[in-house]
Amino acid sequence: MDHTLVIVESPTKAKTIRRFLPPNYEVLASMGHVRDLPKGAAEIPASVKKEKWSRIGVNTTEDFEPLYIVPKEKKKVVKDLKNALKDATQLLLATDEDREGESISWHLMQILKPKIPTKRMVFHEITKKAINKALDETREIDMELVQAQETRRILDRLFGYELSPLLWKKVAPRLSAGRVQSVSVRLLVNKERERRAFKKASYWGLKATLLKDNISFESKLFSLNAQKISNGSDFDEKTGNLKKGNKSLILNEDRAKSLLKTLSKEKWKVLRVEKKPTIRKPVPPFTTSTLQQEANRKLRLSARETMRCAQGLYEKGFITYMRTDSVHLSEQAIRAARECVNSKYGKEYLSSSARQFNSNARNAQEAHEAIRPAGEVFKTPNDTDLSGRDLSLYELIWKRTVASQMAEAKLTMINAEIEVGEGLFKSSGKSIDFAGFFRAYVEGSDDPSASLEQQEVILPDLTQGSVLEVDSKEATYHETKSPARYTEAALVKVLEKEGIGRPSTYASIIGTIVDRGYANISSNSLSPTFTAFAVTALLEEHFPDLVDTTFTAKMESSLDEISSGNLEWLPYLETFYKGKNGLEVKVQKTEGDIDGKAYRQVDFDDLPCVVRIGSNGPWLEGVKIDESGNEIQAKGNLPMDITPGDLDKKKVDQILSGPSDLGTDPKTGEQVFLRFGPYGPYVQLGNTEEDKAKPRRASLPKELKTDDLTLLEALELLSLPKLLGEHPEGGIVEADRGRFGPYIKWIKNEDESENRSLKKEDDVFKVDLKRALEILAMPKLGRGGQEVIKDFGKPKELKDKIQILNGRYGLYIKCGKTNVSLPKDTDLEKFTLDNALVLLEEKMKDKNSSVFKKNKVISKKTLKNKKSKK
DNA sequence: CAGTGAGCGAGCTTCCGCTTGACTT
Repeated sequence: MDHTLVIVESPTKAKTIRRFLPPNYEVLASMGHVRDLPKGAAEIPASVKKEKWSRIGVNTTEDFEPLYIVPKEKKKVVKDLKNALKDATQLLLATDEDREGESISWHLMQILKPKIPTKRMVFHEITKKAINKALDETREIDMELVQAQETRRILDRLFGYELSPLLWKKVAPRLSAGRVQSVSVRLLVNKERERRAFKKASYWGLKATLLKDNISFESKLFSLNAQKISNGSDFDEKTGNLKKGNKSLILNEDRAKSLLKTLSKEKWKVLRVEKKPTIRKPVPPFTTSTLQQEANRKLRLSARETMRCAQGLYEKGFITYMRTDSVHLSEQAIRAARECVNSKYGKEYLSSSARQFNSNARNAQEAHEAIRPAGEVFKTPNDTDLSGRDLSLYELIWKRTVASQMAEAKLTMINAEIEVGEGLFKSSGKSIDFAGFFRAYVEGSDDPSASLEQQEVILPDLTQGSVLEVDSKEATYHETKSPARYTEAALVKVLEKEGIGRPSTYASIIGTIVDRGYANISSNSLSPTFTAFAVTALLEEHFPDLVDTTFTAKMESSLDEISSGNLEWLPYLETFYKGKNGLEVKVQKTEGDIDGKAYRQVDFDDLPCVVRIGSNGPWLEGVKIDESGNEIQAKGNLPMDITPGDLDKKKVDQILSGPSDLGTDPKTGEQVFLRFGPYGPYVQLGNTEEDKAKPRRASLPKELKTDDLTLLEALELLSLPKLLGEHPEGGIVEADRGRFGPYIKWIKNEDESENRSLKKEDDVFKVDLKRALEILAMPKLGRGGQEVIKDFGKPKELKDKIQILNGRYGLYIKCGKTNVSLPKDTDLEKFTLDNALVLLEEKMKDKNSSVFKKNKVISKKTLKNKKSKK
């Protein structure tokens, strides 16, 4: 019996195409990629763990051979596919027709090793016709395309896994760098730099409300004696002065007000009226990027929320696939959209012919259609049982798709010039002669003042020479605004334009840069942190090419050449990674050359301070003037919500001038201060005064943040050390906090005391004498501070004895200077000396020194040689 | 610019792109 197994990427797609295939076809989903490079230590197979390159997962010494593994969450998928393959007589790989899709098919071949006839099949539309055609036109896997994907994968891995460790060493642990995220962070940082460098300009203008035929309209002063009056766009953002060569006239308050008086004596006469017919065309249907942008602008959804919602709509069959970079509509879709226009708005609202769009984004791979209502007939939003967010998003998609097949809007733009003495006023109006697609959909704008596209601005019928009545007039004050921070939508827009990132990743890019502490989201905008400034400075200085916005575009064109057979992948990767200018050497060189301290700080040209990136977050270091007028060193903690853009001279002084007052201690009546010392923030009870005992002080534990510290918390800290009671054997017992965290102190007498750290589960403020005595009664850990669990003694062939110890990181075997952690699932009961020897031997493989006597070492070496020859 | 009470195996972190459940509460 013939039985064909078809593999696609998504289960929803599997379900859909199943309907168009013969009954003896079985369709399963791969759930995306089934193999990848190991993500971290846990995924690296033990057999290669010892290799230097294994951390990267790419053998950089052997032609960049990738190390592929099946990630844990894909094990079941692979098993199911293998099982299904057993009953099949034919395999069809029907993943997407783009670089990643081709690669998925190749990986499936590699891992399933099918013994039956196997073909590659691709389709872009899920219709009976399209699928039949695809079945007739199967082909082989395109290895050049696969090679391009693998090159992309390896390059990204080398980029990320070489640069991130450099940041751990030079800036802070757990930071990350990557082809996409580092450029994104840099975009945010550059915008914030612009905001910092921004100089505000202020100017005045004149505004009048005029009347004719009972229609009032607005008019603004444009020029005076033929000299243009300055407005916002005439100023340079960096200087706050007029742009170079700009000859416009800046009105100040006095001038504006006196001008207003002068003009009130004059006649307001229409000098010229210009009418210009224009048309507006509908925007293309949604891609992932434009959907995220519009949902962010119009529905205030984050990129992630949009995608989660769209995924639901897709799974329920309301829309087509939601991760796409294509604006293409299938014939079926165009027909359905035009039918909607016809029935809902009427024939005259249809565009004269079917409208097809072309992507103008770089790097579009176009494996799917645009995002649109699914099916041959579009369900109108009202005919669905959707509600809330689902309904809003579906409505957005429906309207945008339908509007794309509607007629152009026809408008008339009217510009009127009005002469008033020496002044020239201008008014503009807009009339909509035919609404066309405006009826269904108008794209939102990031600039709220520009979002009135579909609104008319009515002007009365103005004829040259006619005199107008003045209803009111006023002098208006304006100032220029600093450039706005990126919203999620604005960032996604730039990334797409530059070809950085893919539809499946836009939402997670934002997640990554927030997770790594590079940006905060507040009121829908992304503000970069001090860490982002520090990391960007390092990367810009030492790896300028890699954080250039064109890096990805250049990579993409190389990948295109690889997939068309015009470029070889190996030399490409070698140029990137190897040699004098390769990444490997540059990272090593940078690591040796630069002082990390220089990048754990952010300098600001305009501020008398530096911001240092410390383990407790950023803090400020600068100078302040003390009471006697001397400059002294000062430090201050930065509130959590402050970003580089908000830091100005005033704020710096405020932060440095401390001590900040937390309130008054009800017991002593003394003030409690939060201060910043050489070891971090601390609280202090009362003022420092001469001839008086030093005030009581206490460090802030790491988990307490300075900006939301309460008086109560401070007083609790200051209450330490706390007397718990008397020890039965004499002396007293106290609880306190110190360098190593909370501990119990048993003061036996004046010279003698014994201490124990508190256990994790104990609270230093709540611990009582009983518990303290319990902890004190526990034996002090043996020499070396480790608890011996098991002692195997000293085997004959070894120099040292073998022990199992319980340490900070769990159980481990100790033999002389060699230590090996026990695997987590080790059954201690069954663990024998032989097991221990095996583990120790493993550990010794790469080391010169050995627990084994000479002859053993030699035998190890020979074994290793044999292995490397193979 | 505060003040203190030890001593001790490390090993891991990280990239970009494709895709869903699997988990817990």
